[in-house]
Amino acid sequence: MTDRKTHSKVESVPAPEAGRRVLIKGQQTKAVIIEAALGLASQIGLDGLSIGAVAEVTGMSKSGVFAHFGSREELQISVIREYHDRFEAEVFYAAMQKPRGVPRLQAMFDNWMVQTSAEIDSGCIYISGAVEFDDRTGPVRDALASSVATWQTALRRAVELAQAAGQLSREADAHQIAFEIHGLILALHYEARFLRNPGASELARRGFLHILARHAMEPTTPSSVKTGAAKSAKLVAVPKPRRKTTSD
Amino acid sequence: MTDRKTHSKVESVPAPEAGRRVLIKGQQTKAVIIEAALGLASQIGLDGLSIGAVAEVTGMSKSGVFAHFGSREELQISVIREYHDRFEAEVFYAAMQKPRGVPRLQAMFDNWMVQTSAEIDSGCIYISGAVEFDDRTGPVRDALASSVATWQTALRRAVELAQAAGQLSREADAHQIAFEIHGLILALHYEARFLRNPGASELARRGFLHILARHAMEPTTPSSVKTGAAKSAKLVAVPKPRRKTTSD
DNA sequence: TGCAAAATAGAACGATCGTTCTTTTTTAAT
DNA sequence: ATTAAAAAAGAACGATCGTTCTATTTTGCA
Repeated sequence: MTDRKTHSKVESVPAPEAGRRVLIKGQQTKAVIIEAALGLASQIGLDGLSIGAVAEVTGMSKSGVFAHFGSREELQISVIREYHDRFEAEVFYAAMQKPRGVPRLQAMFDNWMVQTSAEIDSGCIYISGAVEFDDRTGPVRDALASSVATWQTALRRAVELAQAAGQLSREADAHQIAFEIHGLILALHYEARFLRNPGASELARRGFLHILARHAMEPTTPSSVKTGAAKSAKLVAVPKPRRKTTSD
Repeated sequence: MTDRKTHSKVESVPAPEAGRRVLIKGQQTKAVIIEAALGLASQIGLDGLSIGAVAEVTGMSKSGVFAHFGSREELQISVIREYHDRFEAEVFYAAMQKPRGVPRLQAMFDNWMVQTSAEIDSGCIYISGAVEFDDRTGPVRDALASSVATWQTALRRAVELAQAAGQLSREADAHQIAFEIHGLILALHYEARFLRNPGASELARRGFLHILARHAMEPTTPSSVKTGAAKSAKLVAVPKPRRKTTSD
């Protein structure tokens, strides 16, 4: 979640003191276009995103929209970058304010749920895009895959930090845990958005608690790391929550 | 997995003895078309399925293909029905030959993994279609959703049978277990097909074992149903088998 | 205020799409 | 073999797409 140098914001405001002041209007409307395009892509998918539709939403002409990007692919990539930045801010950075370990991991999952599909409108382009660009090659797919990979790495790292803190057992592979968490999000997206099952959020939440419970350990006090290997949870609320003991 | 009366095969062969023998050629090429269309839809999605592409693959003319269905929507629905039938045969019926309980549930999961995305080419239209028809209405979406719902019911029922047999704890909701299994399949599809991660199958397999282990009980011998509530598994292989003290 | 550059609009292109209509070929029962 | 029906082909339609090219408007600094 940190390799953002490729498309940093240098482009947007080229430093007012840097000699020739560049026109700024273009960047403004470009941001408006991307905003509208992201909204459209969240509904109909990156693949269904058409320049004509973006033009209609923004009240511009097709060629006016087009001129800002030079190709539809570039528009799609800009949308992916915008989604990446928002996802990073609202899911990753927001969770980074929690203390590392299970609380941060829990925050990541909660934020992810909200961002992804718990809300009625606007799906997740990491999910729809994955299906749409399954068997294609090219820069759009690459941008999507690299963005997803960045987030997956961050999530896996959060798991590892929870292990390092002694809050999750070291026996399980962080890849495995991250995979299962990802599955819960995907199932949530599927059930909530396609099947319109309003109970999906609760199912996902419980699934997450199951994962935590399976690997739960005593909170660290670094001496006890070796000892209590598999005493099962006290740190973590257990599913079917008769009595809650919220996770740390 | 049993409400197949709507589109039964009565149409294909109208019983040779039923008076006027109807021409049969049309049904043959229709089957060829659907076969080709299913192959295409598995790659590029139901939404991307075009009559022109089907015509090219089958060596027919666009209008020749079109005449068999009357609309693209009807072609899409025919593809969904074909996929439903194959899925039913290769995932559901194949597993029904195993004894009910965990063995059958395990067989369902294994078959599902193979059918869905473990193989390189051809994705699962239950997954891609869900994304494509997220926020649409109409007969295609309905056909897709009802087909998926049928399978989900069958899966949930398999879980319930395993509970009734005393092989899985009755404490967990079958919906919850089915949801988590579905998540594993979705994560497998995502990782294997989009991210091209060859280790995804193993991750999904282990995730399934984790679910089984969490609810595992002694195999039934119907008298012991009441007694051994949480003695952990012997029926089920446990992942990372150092010493696991399966949760619960 | 003037003026070059940037931003936007407008029209048109080739391509592809689903669909309709007409014509030709093939089928299968008499 | 005849023949009517079914199957398939062929051409054309309107619509939409991404893109290109050319005008027009707007911007921001001199």
